[in-house]
Formats: sequence, structure tokens, C-alpha cells
Amino acid sequence: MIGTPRMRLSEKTKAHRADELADKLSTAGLRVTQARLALAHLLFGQGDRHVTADALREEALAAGLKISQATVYNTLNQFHAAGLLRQVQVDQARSYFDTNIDAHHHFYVEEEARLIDIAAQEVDVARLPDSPKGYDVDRVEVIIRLDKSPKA
Amino acid sequence: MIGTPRMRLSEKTKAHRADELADKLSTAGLRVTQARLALAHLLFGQGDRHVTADALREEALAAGLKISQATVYNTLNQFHAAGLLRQVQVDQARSYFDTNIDAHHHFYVEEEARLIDIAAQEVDVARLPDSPKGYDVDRVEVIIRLDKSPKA
DNA sequence: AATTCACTTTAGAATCATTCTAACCCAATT
DNA sequence: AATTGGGTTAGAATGATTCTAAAGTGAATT
Ligand SMILES: [Mn+2]
Ligand SMILES: [Mn+2]
Ligand SMILES: [Zn+2]
Ligand SMILES: [Zn+2]
Repeated sequence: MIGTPRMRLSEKTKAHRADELADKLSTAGLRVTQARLALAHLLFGQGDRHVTADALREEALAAGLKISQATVYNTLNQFHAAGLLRQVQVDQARSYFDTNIDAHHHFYVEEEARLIDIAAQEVDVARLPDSPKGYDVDRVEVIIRLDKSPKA
Repeated sequence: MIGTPRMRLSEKTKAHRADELADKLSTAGLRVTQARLALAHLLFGQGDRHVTADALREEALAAGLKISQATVYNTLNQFHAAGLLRQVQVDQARSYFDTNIDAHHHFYVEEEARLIDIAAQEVDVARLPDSPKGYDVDRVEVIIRLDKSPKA
């Protein structure tokens, strides 16, 4: 399996140019529309993020964008289906969309509804059981649930 | 930390007697009521299970029990709060309640909405990152997502 | 530049799991 | 048997997500 090519820091850090994002959409087989570009800018323009649909909606509104809730959901689902986003399921109430699609794991702080990335190489899953007959491993997820330390 | 004492196979396999279940509830600090006993019988009377609220509701109805949806939810949440059930979050749509409260992991077959237990010793998580300052590990969950093997 | 057409966006309704409310019910105690 | 403090319930409410069907837009074609 070939990993996503690493970007140079300068590319990864600065805001993506519009044509970079447009390329990203086209390459993923999605038409380049205003709504998708605007949301892609919010999602991919500032490093790895974990967002809920509603949080992204509020960001869009705060940024003065006129984008409906349905479009936010449509876009997140399309980006996910196209492999531009990963969906993370840690909370009963809502789902998170992760802009980091490389293999990695998560801390989850339930009290703060906050996800924190763990690089794949930070966790060593040394041994896994065989999959049941007729099934293949799609993905191995490690979720480390955290509590706030009690005040000493 | 002291683990739950293992039962002999004969005890674990056969249906629990009513007084065993009543003890289980009392010990957990829950009053022994008809509804709780009946649901405990369905949940704990047949080995380890992963159930959704709705599935349990249907089982109860099929068994001729007169139990409302609200009571199913109340009871599952109370059993969970009392430590008799674990809640497993793998699917965006609904949550699962797991009668196996020992440390263990899961396979999840999304296509079939089915959870399969993995004994803790079947997975070797050899190395974990340090928790962020001010937070402690509550639980480490490993979820192996499975796909059906393509037909050869 | 106008036309076309498939795809996109949208407001609002619908869905569905879960929770809440407030009235009745029952287990435990006296 | 009366009291009382949960427990149970029907039905309403909530909240995330999806659906509908109508209006808008991107890309290709005249
Ligand atoms: Mn897959
Ligand atoms: Mn805890
Ligand atoms: Zn992540
Ligand atoms: Zn389990």
C-alpha cells in the first residue's frame, strides 16, 4: 500500500490556494462548485481538523458564507464518500469528520467532546486476531478515552 | 484493579435463576422491579450479547412482556450507569449495549451491523502514547472494522 | 452569448433514535 | 393499610441527519 505523499511544510502550513482545492475536488471526481470550494477552504485550509456538521455550519456562517445545512451535510458526505474525509464515531450524539485521512488513532475526551490525533507510529498494535472466515480487515481503530485527572 | 471473578461454565451457560438476577440488581444499587428483572433475564440469561434498544424492545414484546420503549431506554441507561452494561459506539445510527463488561475488543461488520467480541488477550497493544497533561486513560478500545471478502 | 442538461443547492418537511414530562404505579417501610 | 420515594408509561419533545422537489448553476454545446 502506498501512502499519501508528504507535502513540504510550507505547503501544508499555508492556506491552500483556490486552484489547489479545485484540483483536489476534481481529482476526487467532484464538480468544483462555490459551496464545495468554500467548505473545502474551511476544512483543508488550516491543518488537520475534526469537525461536526453543525460546527462547520457555524464556521461557514461566521465567515459570511451563505450555505444551507443540507449542503453542509451533503458536502461532508460527498467528501467522505470521495475519500477526502474520514468519519469518526466516538460519540453517541453526533459524528465527527476528520480531515486527516492517513492511518492514525485518537484520544477522545468525552467531557469536552474533543478528538486528538495520535500518529499511527505512536501506537504499536503488535498482534491481532484472525478475522472471521469470509471477512477482511478494513481498518483498525484505536480509541483511547480520556478523563480529566482528578484535582490533586 | 481487581477483575470480575470468572464463573464456572455451568453457571455461565445456564439461564440465571431469578434470585441471581435480583442479587445482581440489588448489588448494583438498583431496586428489583418486574421490568428490570425481565430485561435482565433477556440480557444476562443467554451469554454475552450486543443489543440495541430497539432489538431488546422487540425481544421483550416477542416474549410477551408488556414493557414500554421508555422503560427499555431507562433500564439500559441505568444498567450502564450501574456498570452492568458497557455502551459501544461503532455506528452512526444507534448505540449498542454490551453485556460483556470485562476488558475486551471488537470486530464490527458494518454491512451486517454486527459486533463480535475479541478477548483482551487476543490483541496486543504493545505501546501507547502518553496522555495529554491533565488527562488519564479511562479505556483503550480497539475496533477492527471488517468487510465481506470479495467473492473469489 | 444563448441553450441545454445534468448536477447542485436549498427550505422545509420527514425520519429516527433518544430523551423528557407529568401522571399513574408499585416496592419497601411503617 | 397507609405512606412514600422511586419506577413505569404514553405521548410529546428534541436533535442529528436525511429526504423532497423546486430553483440555481457549471460545463458543454450551439
Ligand atoms: Mn471499506
Ligand atoms: Mn470514566
Ligand atoms: Zn484524526
Ligand atoms: Zn463486546
